[in-house]
Amino acid sequence: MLNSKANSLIILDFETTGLSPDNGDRAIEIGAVKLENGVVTDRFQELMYPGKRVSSFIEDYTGITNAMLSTAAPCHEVMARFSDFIQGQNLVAHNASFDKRFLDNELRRISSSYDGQFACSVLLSRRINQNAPSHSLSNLIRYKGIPSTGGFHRALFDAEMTAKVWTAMLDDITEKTGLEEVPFALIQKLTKTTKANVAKVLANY
DNA sequence: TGCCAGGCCCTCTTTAGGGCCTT
Repeated sequence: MLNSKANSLIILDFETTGLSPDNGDRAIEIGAVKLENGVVTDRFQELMYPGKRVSSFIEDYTGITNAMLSTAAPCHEVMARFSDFIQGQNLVAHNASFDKRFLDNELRRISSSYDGQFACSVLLSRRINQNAPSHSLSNLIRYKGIPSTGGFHRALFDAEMTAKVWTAMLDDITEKTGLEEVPFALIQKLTKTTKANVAKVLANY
């Protein structure tokens, strides 16, 4: 039975060899935090060996080098552990369509799946933070005045930062609706409506 | 050899194009 609350779920982030699993790109790192009633209660972070060398662009972008990956467990081992970690939980990622493609691809390779639904923090931010100049993760952290020390583009760090942006948006929704608990279904509804309709959705929920 | 993502969202739109967001 999935938890129906938007503050009790898994927030995840992949680092990968590139942008498209359809073009042969693979995951090289997974990071995730488990949120329970708005509090991080568990974490998951592992590098994984994708079976090929990563480009110098990816080494520079993520700080994850071929030397680091050469001693990492293969994708199928790490993803089997991660599959266990996410069972029975709804999922959030920043630009979820990207992470969902890689999650689906890696789990399909090990004949595994998951039972949660995905929500996207970029889509929610476009509705909730309509005045934000940008909805990239680093810009939202700055826009919300959230302290951050450390480097973006590592999986666990980005998952932790996404969790902070996520809970800040839930706080905004709580303030606007008076709801004590924001339902996951309301998030899904918000991300599917137009920006102009957000106030009406919040008022009528 | 040459090519190379995909979904969302806005607008000078819908018989389309381009920017954003993720690595």
